[in-house]
Amino acid sequence: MREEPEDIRQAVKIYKALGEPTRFRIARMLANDPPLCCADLGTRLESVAGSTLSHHLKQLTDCGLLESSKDGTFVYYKLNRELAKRFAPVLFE
Amino acid sequence: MREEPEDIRQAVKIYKALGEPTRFRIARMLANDPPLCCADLGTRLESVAGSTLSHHLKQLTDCGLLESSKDGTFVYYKLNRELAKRFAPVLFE
DNA sequence: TGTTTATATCTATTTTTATAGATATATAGA
DNA sequence: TCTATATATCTATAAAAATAGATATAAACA
Repeated sequence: MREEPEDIRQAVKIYKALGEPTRFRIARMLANDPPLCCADLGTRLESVAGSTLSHHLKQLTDCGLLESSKDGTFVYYKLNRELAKRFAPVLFE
Repeated sequence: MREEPEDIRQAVKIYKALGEPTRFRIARMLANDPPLCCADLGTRLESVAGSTLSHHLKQLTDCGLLESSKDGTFVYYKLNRELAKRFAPVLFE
């Protein structure tokens, strides 16, 4: 594939992140709920291994959709609402 | 993967379609330009085989983002602007 | 310090998706 | 009808992504 302009690369990365059921559900949860940690999400999603969850969270964070903050051993994730509104307002419906 | 509600399935399908560079570029072209046929798109995208292009167009159509109409041997594709606005307004920026 | 808990990374494997050549269909026009 | 053109489907292969077990890191707390 040819070299893409930066704006296309970011958009594709965001949409690729949202184009998977578990990740979409995570993003939608965080659009409505307060920040959640990995364990909270694990409980709500059920039957997803921790390593898999971590992998999904990384992708959502790498594209900028999620932001994380540490609190002791916990890492809390929240949605970047500006970005989400611009790229995927349907998350708030 | 567990059974998903219909609204999530559609959203994921749309975002999966947009989460690939060639397909995103097609969608963005059709947000700005008048309806284009497969051959037009092939010219603009260059170095994408016809069969590959057809495969991408099918995915974009299956998720509802594109609509097609036949004119002789040509098939013209246009963007479903309502859906695009709701799911990916960034296509119009 | 040793132990438990939370999360991330490493590694291997399975599954999905992208790609394009070959072939099929369908229409236009000579 | 024969030929050329446009697009789609079939098939196989290559590439990318999802999955989770094992292992590592890092903080809390006894």
